[in-house]
Amino acid sequence: MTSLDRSFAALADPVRRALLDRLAEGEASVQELARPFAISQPAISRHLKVLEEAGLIETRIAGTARPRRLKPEGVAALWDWLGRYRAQWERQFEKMDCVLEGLAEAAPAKVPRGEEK
Amino acid sequence: MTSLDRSFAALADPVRRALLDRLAEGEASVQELARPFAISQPAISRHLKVLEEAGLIETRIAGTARPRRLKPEGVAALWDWLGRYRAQWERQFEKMDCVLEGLAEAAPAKVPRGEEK
DNA sequence: TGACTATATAACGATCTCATTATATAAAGT
DNA sequence: ACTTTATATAATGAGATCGTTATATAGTCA
Repeated sequence: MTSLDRSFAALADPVRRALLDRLAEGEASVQELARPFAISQPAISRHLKVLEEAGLIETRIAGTARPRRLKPEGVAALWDWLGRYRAQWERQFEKMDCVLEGLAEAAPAKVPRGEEK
Repeated sequence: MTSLDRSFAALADPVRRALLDRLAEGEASVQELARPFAISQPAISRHLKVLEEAGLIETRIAGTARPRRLKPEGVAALWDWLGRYRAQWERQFEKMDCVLEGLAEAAPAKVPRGEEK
C-alpha cells in the first residue's frame, strides 16, 4: 500500500476529516479531540493511528498526554499529487466541453454518429 | 456515507487512480481500460462502478459498449473541498513554523515549558 | 505508595472491500 | 438463427475496517 493509498483512505472517513479540521486549529490532546464525538476513546485513538500511519499527523509526548498536530510533509505530498491531477483532469474537461459545444452547434438535439443507440 | 466519503475511498485504490489517469486522456471502453491490468474484467467493472457511484466518472451507451469518461461536476466537488482545506491547513503550518522559529531563537536546543518530558 | 488521569492495546463481532469464477444479457456479424 | 463480442451480475472467500468493552501502561498528585 502506497502512502497515497493511506492518505486517501484516511480522508475517506468523516470522523478523521473532522479530527483534521480540529487539528488545523492547532495541537490537541486525545481528550480534546474525542470530546465532540459520540464514539469511545479507543475508537478515537485508532483513528489517530490511521492518520499518523498516513503521514498526516504526528504525536508529541507531554507528560501523560500525547498531543497530536498536523504534519506538513505528509499533507504536502498529498497536495503535490492532487495538483498534478487537477491540471491533467481539467485539461480533459476542457476537451470534453469543446466536443459538447461542437456537437451542439453541428447537430442540435440529434446524435452525430452511427454508434450511439 | 457522504459523496466526499465515496470520492476519497475511490481515490484510495491504485487501480482506480490508474483508471482515472487513463480517462484523463479521453473516453475509453471497459476493454481498453482493463488492458493494462492483470486483474479480471469483472474486477474492472466493479472498480468502474465505485468510481461512478463516487460521481467521478459517467457512462455512455454505444452499441454493446459502455464507454466511460470523467465527470466534471464530481471532480469539481472534490477540488472545492480540497481547496478549502488546503488553505486552512497551510495557515496552520505557517503558525507551526512561527512557533518552531520562535523556539529556536529563544532557547536553542532546549525545551521551553515545564510540560515536555 | 496508592489513587487518579491520559492514553494505548487486545479481543471480538459486524460489515465492507476486493478479488475470483461462473453465468447472464444484449448487440453485432454471418 | 447462431456465434462472437462487450459488459454486467451473482456467488463466494479472504482480509480489512470500525465499532465495542475490558484491560494494560505510565505519568501525576496527595
